Amino acid sequence: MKPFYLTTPIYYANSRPHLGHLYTTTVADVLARHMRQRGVETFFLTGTDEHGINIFRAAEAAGVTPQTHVDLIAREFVDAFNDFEVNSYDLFMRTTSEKHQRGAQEFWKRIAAGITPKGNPNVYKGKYEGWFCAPCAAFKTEDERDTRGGGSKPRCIEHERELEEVEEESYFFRLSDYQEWLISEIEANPNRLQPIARRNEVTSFIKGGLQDLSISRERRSVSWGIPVPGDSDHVMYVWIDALSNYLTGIGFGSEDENDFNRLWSGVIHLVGKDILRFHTVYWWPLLKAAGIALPNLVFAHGMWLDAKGRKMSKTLGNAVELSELKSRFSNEEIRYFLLREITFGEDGNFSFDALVDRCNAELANGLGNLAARTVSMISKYREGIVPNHKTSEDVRFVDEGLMSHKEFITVLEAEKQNFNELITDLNLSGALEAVSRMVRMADLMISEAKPWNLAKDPQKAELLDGVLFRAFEALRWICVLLNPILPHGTEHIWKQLGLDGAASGVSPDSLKYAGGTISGRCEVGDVAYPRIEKEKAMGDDVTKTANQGDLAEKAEQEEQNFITIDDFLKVDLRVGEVRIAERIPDADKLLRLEIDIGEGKPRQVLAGLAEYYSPESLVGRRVVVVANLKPRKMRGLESQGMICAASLEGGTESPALASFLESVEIGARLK
RNA sequence: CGCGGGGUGGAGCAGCCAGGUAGCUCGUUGGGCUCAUAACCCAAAGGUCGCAGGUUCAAAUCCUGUCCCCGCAACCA
Repeated sequence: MKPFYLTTPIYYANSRPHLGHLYTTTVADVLARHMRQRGVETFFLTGTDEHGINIFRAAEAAGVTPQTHVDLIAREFVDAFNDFEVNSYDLFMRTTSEKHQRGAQEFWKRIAAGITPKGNPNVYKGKYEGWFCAPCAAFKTEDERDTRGGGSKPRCIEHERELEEVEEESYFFRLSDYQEWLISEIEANPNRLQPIARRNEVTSFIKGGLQDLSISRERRSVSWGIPVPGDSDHVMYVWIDALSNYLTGIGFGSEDENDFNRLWSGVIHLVGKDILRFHTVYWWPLLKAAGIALPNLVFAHGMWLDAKGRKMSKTLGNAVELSELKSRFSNEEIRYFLLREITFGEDGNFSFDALVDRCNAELANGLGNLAARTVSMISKYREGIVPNHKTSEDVRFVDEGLMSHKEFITVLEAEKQNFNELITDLNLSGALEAVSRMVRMADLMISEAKPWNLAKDPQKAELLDGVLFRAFEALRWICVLLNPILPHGTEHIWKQLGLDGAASGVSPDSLKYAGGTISGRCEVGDVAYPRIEKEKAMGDDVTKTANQGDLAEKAEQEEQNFITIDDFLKVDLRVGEVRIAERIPDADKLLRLEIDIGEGKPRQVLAGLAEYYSPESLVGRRVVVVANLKPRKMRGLESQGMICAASLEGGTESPALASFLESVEIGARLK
């Protein structure tokens, strides 16, 4: 049997752990536990990506060495994963580790030694063009460049000065030679890339054409990285450095590659949809170039949005803080919700409200309550001794209008089968649904059989035994299946049922009716999953979760709402008259206006009013213009000001231009 | 025609790739039960599966067109 080698992305050691990290790692943790339970050799890898200019600068800003900085962040990730018990990983990989650096260099060497499908060398030296900031002494990545200010050159967001376009030497990977190969690879083996919607996205991206990939930086501009083999003037850029962790983590490039060879045959990469592209378009060709087999599967999961379906962000204030989550809910509640609430692969909305509802319905009212009533009845009616299942009561079940023995087992078997198949396909919510059906079936079976009545009739003793045993057995199966998701609760119930060993020790594949060993007694104890009191869990801010973000936004705004008169006077508001107004070709919203504000020469102002005002209706109007606004280029034209208009945030009404009832002079200042 | 995702009972979602009784959780109404965590069970109300065409014996599902919403990218100053 193939081993199961599961990876999460290595998390960039530049931000603190958040819900997204927790989510991916939770999913991986559950899958790893599940496969181990099934007796499959399993290796679960997670870790941190610790090189690069961003980290170097963050360390600088914090006044520590890069190594100290990444040690700290890596610690935070490890701690967070321990806190939430998503820590069944076999290795926490760090790209600054000696093992990784050596392996990454080996990976580089193998790539550099090979040729592309078109017969060219994989790697060549060329020129990398980037935007360089002299004060930073560094190239700026895309999100560090401010392109809004107009002008042909982007600006450094830190220094607010224009960046220089600078060339430096760089090694390139001849990715362009891999385009056809990659397409045919995906078409030949579509299941390697999931879900389907994401696959289409990636395919269309590839068909748009692939550029060669810059895979190094000069050491003098970025020193915090792994040296390029044989050229100490260069360090590896993120692609080879970070992605190769999946190889080096299991021994690639070490003296003994046996582990690597065995485990790699069963590799599955779990990634967020935002980085799927890197894990196919870059990663697969790199593997091919180094002569390494492609992964069995790259699966892209979706993102958690807030209760209203908006992206979580710090600025919106709607991000879920891990500390807050931790303080309100148990780890198992969180695990269950993360896996159950959304179809794996899709985006989903996160709210405490939904979390409470989901856990109450399925953990407390469902599983927990089933366990409580079953254990209670066996204690009460049979002194805690689990009845013998080997009764010949089958006929009587049917007589009582209950499903036959065989039918009952068939249903259990079918749902177990469903569960195993669905979880293997990474359909986690589907798998949990199957278990929910088992719980419901057991509840229904009990309700129909009415054991509390049977208990009153000595003639029905055998029937009662049968009913109790069915409930017991259904629970035993459920505990085994759910163990990877609920490692504590299922063992807790296991003990209450008086079962031997541990639920984690029973493979879902080997479940047989009446296959458990019982040594103890059924004993009523603490409830496995108490109901969550909504008010309690949410504290004072039940409403906060309902409008998560909005309140935070409001509070923040109110706090910072005051400006001084000096602040206000910085804004130069002038009365102007529109001289010329015209549409801009190909622009839906933008109008080009020329406005006279008494400076002799009218200002060119671009305004997004085309949807609301016809150009003609604006000519001759007196409007209020912000005269000292930093000019900005839009559609190639410079906007030298802004027109004031009133509109409701998110409203559909057209904005109303500020104007005057009295007549005013052009150029008059507002204050 | 910038790229992508999505529109399914009051809310949130599954089903769509491999057409065939529209499913789940929550909520609402009524009933039952008492072993159990105000639990569980039953019943009911509530859906033109965004809209319009097409293919088919049969379409939520496949095809075409169209409208709307959400990301990204922008022309939001």
